[in-house]
Amino acid sequence: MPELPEVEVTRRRIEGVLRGRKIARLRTTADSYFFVTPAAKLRSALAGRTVSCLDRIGKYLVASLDDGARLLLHLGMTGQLFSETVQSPRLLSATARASLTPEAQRDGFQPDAHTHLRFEFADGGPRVFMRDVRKFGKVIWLAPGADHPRLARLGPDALEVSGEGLFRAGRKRRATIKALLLDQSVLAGCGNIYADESLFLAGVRPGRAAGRVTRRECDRIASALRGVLLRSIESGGSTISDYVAPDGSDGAYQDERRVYAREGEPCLECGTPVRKKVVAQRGTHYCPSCQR
DNA sequence: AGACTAACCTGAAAGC
DNA sequence: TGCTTTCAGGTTAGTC
Repeated sequence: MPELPEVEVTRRRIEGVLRGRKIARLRTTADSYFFVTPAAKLRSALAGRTVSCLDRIGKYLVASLDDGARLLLHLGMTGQLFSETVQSPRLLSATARASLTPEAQRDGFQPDAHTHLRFEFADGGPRVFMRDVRKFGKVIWLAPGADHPRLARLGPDALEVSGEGLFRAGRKRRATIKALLLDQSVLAGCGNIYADESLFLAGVRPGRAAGRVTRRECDRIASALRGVLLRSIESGGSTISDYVAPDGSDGAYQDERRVYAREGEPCLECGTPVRKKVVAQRGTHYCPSCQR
């Protein structure tokens, strides 16, 4: 599931393909939950525009256009943004991959029915695609100067998280520390995997009431979170943006997971079996011995 | 206001 | 074998 590191790695890969290029035409699938801005509006608004830069705000990618408008892309759970020059057959499910010719399996991706955006450029060069099987992702066009509540709500970037900020946000909360980390208005970019991983590294149980987590523990959580996010961005440079399996079992960061999707396996610190339970309406993994 | 739930969507995996 | 159920989770709207 794309969280901050996956979105950031995607941004770094795609920015160079988008910047300075004039969009000749955008092809889309039919209107759906995915299109916050209706597909027809999107097609007309983007035709002829040039992308000036691609930024990241929390888990949103923000493309700035030469007319001052912006395009927000959210990858949701299964969203993928890629270009013809960044290909990988691993983008496909095992079933879909098996249906490809050996050549296609080796050489890369073929757009399919789940490819909701296809950017074609005036230079005739590599196209850019956005694919999202489950359509939890979002595409939003913002008129010049326009804001959007989705952006306005976001808290500080998770890479900038401070123990003090976490502690303050948690003071008046009865909900869990895990819920606090997942709250995008508290910090933008943290998702389920990195919430679990950082709480493990900080030695704090996900189910603890946020209001009862000490300042010292908040410092540890903030430090651990920054660490895992940065480390994941580094390791994600190779493969993680190509594909992240729904269970998080694939992608470069898998080798560094301490607790996520390791239920029943021994804790790497103490050997106690990793436990899984639902916290904050999410599958949550922790070591009952190392985390207090 | 904070906290919880349902809904959105599809495919893989588990259950029968 | 094949059909059915469960599960995965980012975000928001609605409700208490």
